[in-house]
Amino acid sequence: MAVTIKDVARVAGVSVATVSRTLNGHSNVTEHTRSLVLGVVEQLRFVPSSAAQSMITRRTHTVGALLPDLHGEYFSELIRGIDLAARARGLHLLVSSSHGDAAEAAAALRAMNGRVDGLLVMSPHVNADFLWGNISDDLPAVLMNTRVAGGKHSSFAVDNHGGAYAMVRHLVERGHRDIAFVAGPESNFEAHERLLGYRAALADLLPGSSEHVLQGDFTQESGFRAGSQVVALTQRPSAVFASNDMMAIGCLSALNEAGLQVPHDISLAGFDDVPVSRYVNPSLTTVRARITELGGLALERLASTIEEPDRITPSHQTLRADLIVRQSTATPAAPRGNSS
Amino acid sequence: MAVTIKDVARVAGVSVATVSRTLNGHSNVTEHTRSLVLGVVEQLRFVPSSAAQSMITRRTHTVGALLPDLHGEYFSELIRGIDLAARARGLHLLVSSSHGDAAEAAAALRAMNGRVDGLLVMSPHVNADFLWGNISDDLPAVLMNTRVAGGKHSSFAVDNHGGAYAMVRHLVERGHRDIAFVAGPESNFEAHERLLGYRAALADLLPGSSEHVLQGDFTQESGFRAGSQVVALTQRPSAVFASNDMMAIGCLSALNEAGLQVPHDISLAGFDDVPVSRYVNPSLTTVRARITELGGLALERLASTIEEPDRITPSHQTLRADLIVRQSTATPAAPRGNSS
DNA sequence: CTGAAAGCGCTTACAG
DNA sequence: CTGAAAGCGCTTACAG
Repeated sequence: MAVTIKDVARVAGVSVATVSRTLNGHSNVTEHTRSLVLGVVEQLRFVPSSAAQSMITRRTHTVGALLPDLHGEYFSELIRGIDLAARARGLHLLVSSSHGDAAEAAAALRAMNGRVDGLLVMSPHVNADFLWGNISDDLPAVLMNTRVAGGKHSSFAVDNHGGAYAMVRHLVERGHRDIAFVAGPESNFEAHERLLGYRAALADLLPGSSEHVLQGDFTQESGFRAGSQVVALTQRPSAVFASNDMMAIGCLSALNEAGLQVPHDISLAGFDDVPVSRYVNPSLTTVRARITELGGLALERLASTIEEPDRITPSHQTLRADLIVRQSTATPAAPRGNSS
Repeated sequence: MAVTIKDVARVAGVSVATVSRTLNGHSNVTEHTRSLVLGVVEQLRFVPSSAAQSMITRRTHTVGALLPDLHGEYFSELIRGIDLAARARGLHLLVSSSHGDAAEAAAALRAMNGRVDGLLVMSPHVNADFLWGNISDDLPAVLMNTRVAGGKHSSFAVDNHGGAYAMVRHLVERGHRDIAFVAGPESNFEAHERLLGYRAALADLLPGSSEHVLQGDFTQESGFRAGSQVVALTQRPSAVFASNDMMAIGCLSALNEAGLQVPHDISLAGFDDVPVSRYVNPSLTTVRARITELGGLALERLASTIEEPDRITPSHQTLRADLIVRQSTATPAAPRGNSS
């Protein structure tokens, strides 16, 4: 059986209150008593029951992270950012992911209730209103890249619209006039914002042009398929803007297989700036989504909210999304309208 | 204030025992009482305190995963495998990572004590003996890719030695006689096994040849540096075997920048088969480390051990590591000993 | 089938 | 500075 505070008290010949005070660093304990107790704690290898502690203090020192998915470097970078910040704050991290639909996400959310002091929620489902009904009112929460309905919770987002706009401007400045866009999942808020950024830039910078959207779902496979479609076109665009890096990498693979040289034959761009994008060949022009930073900031904010629920008023911050120009985009070599 | 079981009992006009029985699905509750209680639970939005529950049942329905790092797709795939299996079993997942040294890992381990019903530990530090002193004796644990000292805990590992051996054989069969190896961190058990596999294959298949080891640390950057070193050699090897995919991808980038065509000018191979390795250009010949499967199997095993601590005897399973031949390896074009 | 009561392992006023 | 005792929110024998 596990050793409890009573065992320590008995062996040390003091009361459980004194053991508790010693362990919690209360000042009113004699140095003598202190070292006596600590010795017994050591000897008995006593570890306080965190369940008992959190029951009474109403603190679990744990935060939950509700994520939509776990595929790819995007999420490992996000978790890494959260984990780093959590460790610095002495918080544990409970992750929950891979929720097929809203009902599953809601269930996961409720299951977190009571196990965590606060919640980090990334739910890019366009319609994430179900969240509100499933987060208990007094549980601190911070939203990431989630469509916010105003709301009492702080939120962080990446400037998806601005980033996509900047990428299109970059391509137009390079001389591209026919820019295809590989969209993310239709029900995904971030994907939608990026699409809108593309459209807005097209309208502003290439008035009269028509959009060219290929449907993807943020996976490499869907990027590969989009690339195959591009290859098959008679009126091939001079540039492809995939709305995340994984799709760009899948697309690159399809273009290469078809014998197209990027960026000589066709330019290619992504979004997110996952670490690997710097190392593909050619290195990928993309938009930096500051993933790790996003996770870290959200955690910091959550920690502050947990510590001072009343002092903190909800804030809504949008992180800049910078253009990162690498080798995969260039001036188009051939006049547009080339057929294969 | 949060609503407790007492509130439910009071409103429903029954005892807390009855509420508890209803909620825990005990059969000895009238259908009438049951629906009455459930109605009040619904109405009051009662969620039982998991702290109180786990204090009394000694079950947290949470498992902890202690990981060495979180960089790259390797870890997102691993977490994904664990998360999927955990969800299927109704278990929560507490992750802890980024431990600089043994002391930090030990502290993390102790902090998990009491918060989890069991532990998944991946600690490829060659010297992971500190683990034993910090896992409480009666806490179920399963080790992944950790040097096992026999041990009372079940373990899963990937056949790093065999996989590396198979890769060298593949390269030798393709006609390579000078195969450089990019090693992982020296203190990493897996990295060490892969190195030994390379050496063993060299000794068996290219007797008399000398090894050619470049030091890396499993990061893309270190792979890039190794690639740069290879480029600078006058006696360039005809093939480079990077001991993980991230280093291979970094290496590929360096080779490309130097104007070398893979596999025409030099063959390149990796290890792990992270998803992106299929999509780089050329696609990467590698060894499949079954990462997601590893995580899932380990979780399953842990869950079984938690449920039936006595029925389960420790098992030690090694997963096959299959060679995956893609485009990055080919027959050397030029005779060996070419200088640039 | 249901309730009163003990107890899980802690923390924290309240006394002294 | 230290201890006795109440109480956190549950579950589970034990009675009835």
